[in-house]
Amino acid sequence: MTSTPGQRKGRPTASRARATRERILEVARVVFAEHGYGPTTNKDVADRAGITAGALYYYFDSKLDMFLAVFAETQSLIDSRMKERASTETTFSGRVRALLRAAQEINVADPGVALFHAAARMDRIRHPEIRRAIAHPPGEGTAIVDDLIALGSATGEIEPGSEDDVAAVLRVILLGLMASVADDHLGQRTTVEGLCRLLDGNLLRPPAQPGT
Amino acid sequence: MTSTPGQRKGRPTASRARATRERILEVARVVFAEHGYGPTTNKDVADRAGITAGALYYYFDSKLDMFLAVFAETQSLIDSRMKERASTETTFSGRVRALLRAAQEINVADPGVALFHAAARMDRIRHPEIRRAIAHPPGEGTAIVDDLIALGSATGEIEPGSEDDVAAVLRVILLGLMASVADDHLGQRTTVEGLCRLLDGNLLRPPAQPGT
Amino acid sequence: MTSTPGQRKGRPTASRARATRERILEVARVVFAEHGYGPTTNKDVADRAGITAGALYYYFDSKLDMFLAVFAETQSLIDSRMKERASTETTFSGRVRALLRAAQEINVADPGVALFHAAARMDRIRHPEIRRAIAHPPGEGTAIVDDLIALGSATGEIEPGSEDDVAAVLRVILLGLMASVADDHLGQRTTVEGLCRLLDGNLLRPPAQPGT
Amino acid sequence: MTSTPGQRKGRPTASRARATRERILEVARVVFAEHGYGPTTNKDVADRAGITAGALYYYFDSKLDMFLAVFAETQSLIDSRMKERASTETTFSGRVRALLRAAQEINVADPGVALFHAAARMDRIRHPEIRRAIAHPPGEGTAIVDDLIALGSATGEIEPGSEDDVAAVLRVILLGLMASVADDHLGQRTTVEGLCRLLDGNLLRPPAQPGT
DNA sequence: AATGAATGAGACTTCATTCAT
DNA sequence: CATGAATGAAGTCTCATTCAT
Repeated sequence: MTSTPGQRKGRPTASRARATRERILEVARVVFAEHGYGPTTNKDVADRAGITAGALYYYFDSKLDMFLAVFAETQSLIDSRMKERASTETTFSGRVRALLRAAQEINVADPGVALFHAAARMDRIRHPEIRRAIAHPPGEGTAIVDDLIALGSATGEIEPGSEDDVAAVLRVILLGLMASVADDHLGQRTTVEGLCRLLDGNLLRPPAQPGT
Repeated sequence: MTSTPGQRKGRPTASRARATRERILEVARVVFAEHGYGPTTNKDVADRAGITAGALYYYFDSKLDMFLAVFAETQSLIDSRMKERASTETTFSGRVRALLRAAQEINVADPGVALFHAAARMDRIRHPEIRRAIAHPPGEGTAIVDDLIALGSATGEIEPGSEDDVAAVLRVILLGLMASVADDHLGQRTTVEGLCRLLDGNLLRPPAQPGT
Repeated sequence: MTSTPGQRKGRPTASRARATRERILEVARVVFAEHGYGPTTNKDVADRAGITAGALYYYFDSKLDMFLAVFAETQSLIDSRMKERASTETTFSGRVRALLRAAQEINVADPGVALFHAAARMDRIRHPEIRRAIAHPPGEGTAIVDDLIALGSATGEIEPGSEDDVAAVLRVILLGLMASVADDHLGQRTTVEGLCRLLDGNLLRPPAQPGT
Repeated sequence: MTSTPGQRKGRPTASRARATRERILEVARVVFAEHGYGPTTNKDVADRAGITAGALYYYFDSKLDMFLAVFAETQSLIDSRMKERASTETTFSGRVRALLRAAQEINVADPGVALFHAAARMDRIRHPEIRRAIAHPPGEGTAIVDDLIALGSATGEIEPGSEDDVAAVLRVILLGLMASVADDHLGQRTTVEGLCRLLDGNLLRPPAQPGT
């Protein structure tokens, strides 16, 4: 079992379930992202996963349970990718840029992830059951932004006293960036490029001083 | 009622109706904003309006119809307020600032409007029926942003060739700003202030040049 | 009812609902009695009441709620009829007889009531939801039997010290009598007659004394 | 396995199966008794038997089949115990007493059996499938009571002409006794004692004759 | 001898919608 | 102008049953 080459590798035989569960999570992410928690029906998900609606209950206790599983998976996926990108940068401006690019990458490479993220934000507001189950919105860019601020203060890129302003600005930009996936998956390159230039202070010029 | 003579008796027919219709639109905005199109029930709206669910059909042909009425009203309200604020400014940077402040004002003064706006964006994606009915997403900041770009080009504040970058950046920022209302109605002042400073290029400092 | 002849009596016009609700309770009693709480479906009840399953929810919040309404009505009907019969008798033996006859009367005249009573006893055991909702099994012959014992002690028909025995015996007999309706509605006359004779001590004769 | 020589190796095939089957019947009796036929799920039974729901189908063709097996076993168990107790008594009154005590014994020693018996009576009424399969309610005290009447007539303890009354009374009492197990397993001793005294005619006294 | 995965029918319940009044 | 009663479709969830392994 360990050596025989050309053999099915280590996975427990007969574990067809694992594959199915993963397939469900995958399609559920897309469907929840598209229609939101409420309007999505179990049948929507089941159909796309190639099973019956009842079979979902073999894997999850309820629709809510399924949603939460997708949520957790998606969140950790985003978090880890963001952290990965951020970790290689040592300046504030470099790290901001890295995060923006990571967000863009996710939007482009895995629109399902980005869309679900945006949709889930709304659903958390709309459905008390979800809010209750998630409690502390883990991540949501909060921790990430906090780290960023700390770094910027250390490198001097953020003036003392401006921390809150910078944090608020970063949050809005990240939010807008991730929400923008819902509109169009185009022009994202341009967007991030423009944001980088803006942050560097060379996107715009001062208005012509009248009288000079 | 106050005895003013010469007042027409029998009061304007359809007057009560108009009032009721407006009350419905008002509460519908709030309820749709909170729960979204799908999860909102006619009864939710009717209860808060002090009528029965059946009575809604005297004013609207369907739930969708009611939603669209709210949408149109809300959209025109936002548009007109934005235009009003923008019209007094003649420089690009002044007008951007005015728009950001207008967005913030709406968020604070009329959270129902802002929330509905954000919610409707999602619902348009989620419900084909809504998308179909709205067709041309009227405005959505598109026309506004286009005007802005034209102005910036004219004043020289936008370098030739950067128009697309600037437009993309502005859209993301506006989007993020309006979406942020869903999270917290706090810190909005700070956010807009920070954004203005960022646009002026004096929110951040360059990283300390190692070796200088 | 008292004067204006030929006129629709006092009932509030347009109260078609009251009639429907009563029809539902009536048929629900029969269906619950026949199939029990669990196996009875809302459609069973609705069909027999001439409405759709969904319409039940206009009258009751849930299946359980409907069951409880039937239960309360049935219980109070039984209680009041029993009390009525018992109230005219002043001796223990007379009152026992009256109760037995009342039980028989119910069994014969309104088998639905008797059957439901028996069925509900089981359902209370089987379904925690029901048990929870009923808490104090109101009546169940308990109060009635207690009153009876008190009377018998007062008249001297029950020997001091035998109260518990008599109470237990009466409970078993009442229970058996009401449960017997499930088997056959026949021979009930005979049953009650026999029970009366037994209580009087002249149903059976002592065994022939061997050696006398 | 213990090396006892001469023991047949390879142990009797189907031995494990027999044990499992018996375990299933045992737990099924309890579960059916508690919840009734309809509400009991195969999983309820399987879980308590330590197997999966699917495995039940190795032993029984269907849920109904399993129920019937439990029914038959339980019925024969009750019948044989009753007959055993009755066979040692030669007078009517002695045999009645023996039967009552046997019923009480079952209630106390094996509440599962008694409860199932009572539950099955209801289920037979409720589920046509069960009624159809059992057809002739074998026993149910009918044969037993008939024998008893014959004996009483022979010993003279039952007056000619009273046979039907006595039979009806006995059936109600036995029914009440077995049904009472559902309520409380307490006070059963008292109940049987009281019934014996009642049958002997010395539980109650005549009402004080007014005027004597 | 038993499991694990899946099905399909049917349950309870909700809700947009209709219509007589 | 509005209610009150009802419908019917659809949604979530449960469960007996099957079958490859």
